[in-house]
Amino acid sequence: MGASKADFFTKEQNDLALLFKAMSHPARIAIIQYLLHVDSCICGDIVNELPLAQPTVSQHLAALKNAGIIQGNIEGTAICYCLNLETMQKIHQYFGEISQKLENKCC
Amino acid sequence: MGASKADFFTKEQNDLALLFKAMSHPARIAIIQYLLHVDSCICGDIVNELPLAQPTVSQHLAALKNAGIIQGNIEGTAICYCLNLETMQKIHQYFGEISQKLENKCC
DNA sequence: TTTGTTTATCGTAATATTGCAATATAATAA
DNA sequence: TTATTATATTGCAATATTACGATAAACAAA
Repeated sequence: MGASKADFFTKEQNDLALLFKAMSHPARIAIIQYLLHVDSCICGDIVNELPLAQPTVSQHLAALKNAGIIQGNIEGTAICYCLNLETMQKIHQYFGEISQKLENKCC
Repeated sequence: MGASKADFFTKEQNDLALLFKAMSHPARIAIIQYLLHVDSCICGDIVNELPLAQPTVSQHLAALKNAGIIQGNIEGTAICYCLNLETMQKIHQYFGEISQKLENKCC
């Protein structure tokens, strides 16, 4: 975040910022879209889908997992990642409320 | 973005990432919430609401404007910023589609 | 145990973001 | 014109992110 002032903002503001930050990189959007596209939970072959090295993908997955956007279930040697429905619904609801409030305004 | 690989991703993926990046800082969330809270479009007294210097707020406003999250209308000497309903609705719809697709899945 | 497979972590270079003082710009008011 | 007010831009230091090679950790199979 650069020279940070996170302490001056509310927990809600910081939490929301962290959630969006997790989605603020095209590779992480690509991971979200891939997990949405494949039929079942798919393991680490996400690496093969992206033009990035394995450690980099691992970092992006950790960022998404940290933010609660994806979940990782251990399946033998592999780890099965999938999207977290609750988080997606939470974001959907948040912007629904914003849209509703905005409709009664001047702009 | 650090050492960047944006060229390897689709335009949609990059656009979405930029949109979320604009909301990935607590100060910018605070600006969104403030604009939502006040009754009418409010001008640059956003500066007085935030624990940040005027140039910093100006930069955050530019980032939000650039991403299409807010609009700025010139009103005399001041500029009147307000949220962009269309963009909020677009994000709402995007996560609605994701949630719907996810409900028919395993996780 | 050794080997192979899968994922995570460490270290580090390249790059991007953040915040602000100083300054510039633009428009209005006196 | 000369203030005054509101906002933007510049330049730069501090900090954060990104990417990846090397390596570690965890576990199954041989």
